[in-house]
Amino acid sequence: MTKKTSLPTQSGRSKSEKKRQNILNAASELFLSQGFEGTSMDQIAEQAGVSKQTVYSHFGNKEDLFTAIVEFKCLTHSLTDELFNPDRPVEQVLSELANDFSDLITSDEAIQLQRVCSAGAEQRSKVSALFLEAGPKKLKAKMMQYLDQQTELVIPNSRFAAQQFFSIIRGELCFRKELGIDTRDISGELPAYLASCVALFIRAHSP
Amino acid sequence: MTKKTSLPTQSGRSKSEKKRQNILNAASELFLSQGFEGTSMDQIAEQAGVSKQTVYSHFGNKEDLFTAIVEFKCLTHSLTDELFNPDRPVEQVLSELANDFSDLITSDEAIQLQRVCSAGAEQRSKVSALFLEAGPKKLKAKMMQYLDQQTELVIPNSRFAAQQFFSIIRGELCFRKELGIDTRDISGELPAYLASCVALFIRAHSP
DNA sequence: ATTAAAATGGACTAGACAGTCTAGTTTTAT
DNA sequence: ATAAAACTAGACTGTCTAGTCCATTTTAAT
Repeated sequence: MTKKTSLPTQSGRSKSEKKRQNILNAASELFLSQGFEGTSMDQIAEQAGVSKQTVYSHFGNKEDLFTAIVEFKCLTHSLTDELFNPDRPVEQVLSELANDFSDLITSDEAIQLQRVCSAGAEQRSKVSALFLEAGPKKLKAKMMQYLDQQTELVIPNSRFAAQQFFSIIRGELCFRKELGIDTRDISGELPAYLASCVALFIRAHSP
Repeated sequence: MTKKTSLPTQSGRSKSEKKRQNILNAASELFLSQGFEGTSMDQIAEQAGVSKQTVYSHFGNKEDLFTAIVEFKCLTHSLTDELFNPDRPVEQVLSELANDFSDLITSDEAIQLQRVCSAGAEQRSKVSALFLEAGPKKLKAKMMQYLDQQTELVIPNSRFAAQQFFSIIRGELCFRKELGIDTRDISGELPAYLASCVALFIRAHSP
C-alpha cells in the first residue's frame, strides 16, 4: 500500500521510479530462484543497490513485495492474440499455439513462478489466485472463444477441450522441469510430441 | 545412514522401531503441510513424543529425514496392477484408470508431496528424482505396456499416448489444487470431464 | 549383576532473519 | 532559503533454528 499518493501540494523528494524497478528486478530474480523463505530482505536490498529502509519504504513488507513480484511477472508472460485467427486453418493455428504455449510454460521464469506459487499455496493462497487470474485463466478463455468460433472441428464442450489441449501440451517436459529433473533425454523429441498432440486433438474432434 | 547395523554380539538396548515410526509419522504430517523450511526439528520431536536427540540418532539430520519421508510416502501411493487387464474392454479399463488415477493425484497427500518436492527442486533435486522414480515413472511404464498389448486401439507411440492420457486426466483440478485454490466450482463436473477424456482418447486412436 | 547402548531433557552455540530505529545526507518543490 | 520527504548505513531487538553437549535414566542382551 506504499504508493505515490502525493497530493499535488507537497514539498520534498518523490520516490525514485528507477530504484523501485531495481528492487523489483532484484526481488524477482531472488524470489524466483530461491523461493520466499529462502530469500532475505537484506539480500534483496544489496542486489538492488539500495538500502533496506528503501525497500521497506517502497513495498511495506516482505509479503507485499512478493505479491508485487508475482503480479509483475505475470504481465510479462502472455501470448499474442493474433494466433487465434478463425480464418486460418485449424491445424496451423493449433500447431503454432502448441509451440508457443510450450515455449511459454517451459521457460525458466514460468517454471520458477509456478513453483514459488505452489510452494506457498498453504500460506499465501491469495498469491496463487493472483497468478491463476493473470496467467492461465486468460489464455484458457481465449482458447475457448476460438474453439467456439472455428468451424472445422466439432467441439461439444469447449471448456473441456481447451483444458485437454493445454494439459497434453504441458506433458512430461513441464512436469519434470517443475521437479528440477534433467530433461535432456526428452527435450529432443519435443517437436514430435507436440505434433502428436495436435494430431490427437484434431483426430478426436473431426466431424 | 543411521541404521540398525547391530553386529550379533552386542549388549545394550536396540533402537525402538515404534519410536522410529512415530518420528516418520510426525515428520510426514509436518513436512507435507508446512514444507521443508517451515518445519523445525523441535516441532517434529515434540509431535513424535520423543526427544530431539532421538530424532537425530535415528535419522542423522534434517535432509536425510526429509528424504526418508518422501520415500516412505511414495510407497503408500500406487495403483493396483489388476487394472491393466488386456482381456477387458479398453473403454472399461481406461474409465476405471481415469477415475483411480484422478483420485490418486488429487488426494491431499499426493498434492502436498508434489508441492514439497517441486519447492525444493533447486536445493534437493535428488529428492525429486526419488519421487519421480518411485511414483509417476512406474505407472507410466505399466500404462505403456498395456497400450502395446491391447488390440482395440491403434497406438503408434505408446510413450506419447500414455503421457497424453495422464496429462489430460490431471487437468485443471490437480493444477488448481497444487496452487491451493478453491476447486468446489469444478469438482462437481469431474466425472463428466473424466468421461470426456476417455472418449477423446478412444476416438483419436480408433482404427 | 554387569554393561553398553538408547533415550531424555534441557542447556548451549552459532547463525540467520524480519522489521525498527536513529542520525545524518541528498534531493526537490515551494 | 527552507521545509519535507527520500535515502543511506548500520546498529539493534526479538525471535527462531540446526545441530551439539552432557548428565542422568531406562532398557535389554550377555
